[in-house]
Amino acid sequence: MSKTKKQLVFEAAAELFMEKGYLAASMREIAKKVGLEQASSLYNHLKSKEEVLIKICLENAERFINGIAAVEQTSSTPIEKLKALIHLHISIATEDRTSVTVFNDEWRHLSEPHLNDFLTKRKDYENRFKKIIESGIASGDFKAVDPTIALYTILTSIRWIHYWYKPGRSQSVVDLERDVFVLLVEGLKN
Amino acid sequence: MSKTKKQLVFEAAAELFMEKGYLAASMREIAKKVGLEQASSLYNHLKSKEEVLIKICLENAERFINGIAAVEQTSSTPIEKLKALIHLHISIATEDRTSVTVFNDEWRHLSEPHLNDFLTKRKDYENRFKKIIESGIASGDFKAVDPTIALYTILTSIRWIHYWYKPGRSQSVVDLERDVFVLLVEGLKN
DNA sequence: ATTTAAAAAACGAATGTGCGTTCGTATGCA
DNA sequence: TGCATACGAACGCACATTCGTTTTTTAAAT
Repeated sequence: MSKTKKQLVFEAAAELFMEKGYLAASMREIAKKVGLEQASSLYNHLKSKEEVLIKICLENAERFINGIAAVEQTSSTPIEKLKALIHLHISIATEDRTSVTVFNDEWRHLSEPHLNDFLTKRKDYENRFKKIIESGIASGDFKAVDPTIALYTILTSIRWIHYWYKPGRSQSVVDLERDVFVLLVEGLKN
Repeated sequence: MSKTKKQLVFEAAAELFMEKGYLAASMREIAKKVGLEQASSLYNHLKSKEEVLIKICLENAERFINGIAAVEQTSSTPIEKLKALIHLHISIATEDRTSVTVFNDEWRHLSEPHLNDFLTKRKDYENRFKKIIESGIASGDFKAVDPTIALYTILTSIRWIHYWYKPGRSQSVVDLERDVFVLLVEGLKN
């Protein structure tokens, strides 16, 4: 089953959003990228430019929330849970680079009520991530650092991967993950 | 010595660039922010919108390069040098929030030749930072991780601070720095 | 297979808007 | 008087989007 034109259009838009930023990417450029002469032709496949941004941001938010829900339901140690979350971030960042870039950097151009939706979901994710760190501190597995500082340091430190990673190198992802575990988990361990 | 109107204009522009992004911040909004009715009045104080972006990006690049040059000239251990660099990033991020945000996120809207200037300087900084990590690995002070992975993980992990930090809390910066040292340096130590 | 009707997709012109910037003029301070 | 600053109108441009029309594709009927 090959991709529909609609899928192609959405993917081209995501790529251009990643390369130039949401505002700098014009409908005319997106059209050219999928072989259309006129930007107006795009409107047979999408409702608006923002529709694409909304889809990317909300789909990725769901992905992260589903991921952390799965982690929460295991009976692993806090260390294992943290590793699973880092793995989640690295997986998503390497499997769907363009979407993650847009999700990370362009959400601020969402209009209401989508912006509020997005920020609520992200806050929820952060809170649940922080709870896992706090449980590790409480159990003595982790050092007694400020959980918020640990949370954002870890979350942010993974945000360079989608920028650095080039597709088609599955082995290097394993090496990458091993080193990131060393850097981020060993530092936190007691 | 109070601030000149030009300084006020540049600062207001930087703040708006931080809040909304460079492209979304309009000259008309900047004018309003400094009490001018007309955007055209701004042009008595600046040459163009991009002039402000160029100034912010290049000044900050210089700041980081001067900072790492000072660290290189000491005879400290790699561990001490790494701590000094993290301190440098945290200092700049807390002392000049708006500039660092723009420097981090908006440089891509520079036009040539400024974009090339900027990227060259940044690459130089990264290479020198990486050398320090490599020397720590060679001396056995650091674990034998991939230096590039360590570099970007550390560099990126500090990029949430300007977003989180609110001015007027000098004590918390000390605590912040202590916890960031634990997370990033301890993980790398052998 | 060929024809035919409907649906989907592409076109091209046009609309309205907001943008950065220029210019001539007016104001106010030294 | 002269200089820096502010004003307000105007310019040209690129943008997202709309609309009516034409072309292409699809699927059913002959």
